[in-house]
Amino acid sequence: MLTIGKLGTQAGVKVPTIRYYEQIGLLPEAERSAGNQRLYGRRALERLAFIRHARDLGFSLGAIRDLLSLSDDPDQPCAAADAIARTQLAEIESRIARLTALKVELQRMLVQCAHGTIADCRVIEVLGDHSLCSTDHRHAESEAAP
Amino acid sequence: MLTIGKLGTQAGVKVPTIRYYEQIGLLPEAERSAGNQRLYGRRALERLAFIRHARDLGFSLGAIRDLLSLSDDPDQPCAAADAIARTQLAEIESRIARLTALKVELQRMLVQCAHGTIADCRVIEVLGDHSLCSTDHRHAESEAAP
DNA sequence: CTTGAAGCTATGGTCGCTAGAGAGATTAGG
DNA sequence: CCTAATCTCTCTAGCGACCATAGCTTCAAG
Repeated sequence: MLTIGKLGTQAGVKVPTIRYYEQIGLLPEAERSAGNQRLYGRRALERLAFIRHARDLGFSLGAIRDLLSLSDDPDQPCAAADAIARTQLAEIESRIARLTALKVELQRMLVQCAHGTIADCRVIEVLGDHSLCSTDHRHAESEAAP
Repeated sequence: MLTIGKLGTQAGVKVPTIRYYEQIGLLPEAERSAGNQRLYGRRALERLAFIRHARDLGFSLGAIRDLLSLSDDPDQPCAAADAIARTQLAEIESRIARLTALKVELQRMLVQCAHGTIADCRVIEVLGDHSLCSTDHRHAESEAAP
């Protein structure tokens, strides 16, 4: 049996995150030791690894919840899991496209920077006046910093 | 003079967002009409457009705060603004790289999905066992869904 | 002068955690 | 066996960057 710390280490998930997952119902309530500490077995480790991996792949916790409920019920058709992954793929592709547009814009700003004073800094100027952008694209809808 | 609604429309920013920006000190406190409504002039519009544009380009509000304080001081050298933009560019490039890795992984998962039942669905299986991933890369650090 | 849209403040919710306080449990070394 | 160090426990609060709602007041058009 693993304590929460060992579990976290093995799955690559921080301890408070595990407790958070339990709190929101992604992980079942753990067994407890005599001294009230959580104890986990192989099943919990696998489930947590699943969650961790899916998070790494960009799935939301909501999508992961869906995937887990599918895998808890393994005789259902696979189409649902496939659809979730497909949606996720489309989302990632669109994010890549938006980020690439932003990258081009930023590069253009930087190339034009003459390293003088703020007064004639292209970075500030371009940010202040959208019409100075290279293309007439509207920038992405809120591809905000993380 | 513009009311907050007109300002929001012209700058492409929602009304509660403008009030939020004022609250966190990104916009100065607005003048008020006799009936206590906010009134804005050209300066405020320009400042808000600057913020909006920088947000579109993925700058955090913290970075925008720095850029704004630079632009309030136009005789300084431009290097600081350049550095902020350069950091932003690096961040975006790293996110693109991570997302591209995730995309490849998801595509691989989908190709392998046998469209049978969950029992032999690769989507679930791959998510449950990282070692089944095509390459041995660790996935990105938390490139979470939006 | 009335009505409906737009404004006001204040509070609370979202997502996916992360941090901290203060107390109790467990383990390793002496 | 005792102590010290390291977990672990619960609970609350906070992050960024907003959005939504409630219950008001103000304003502009007809």
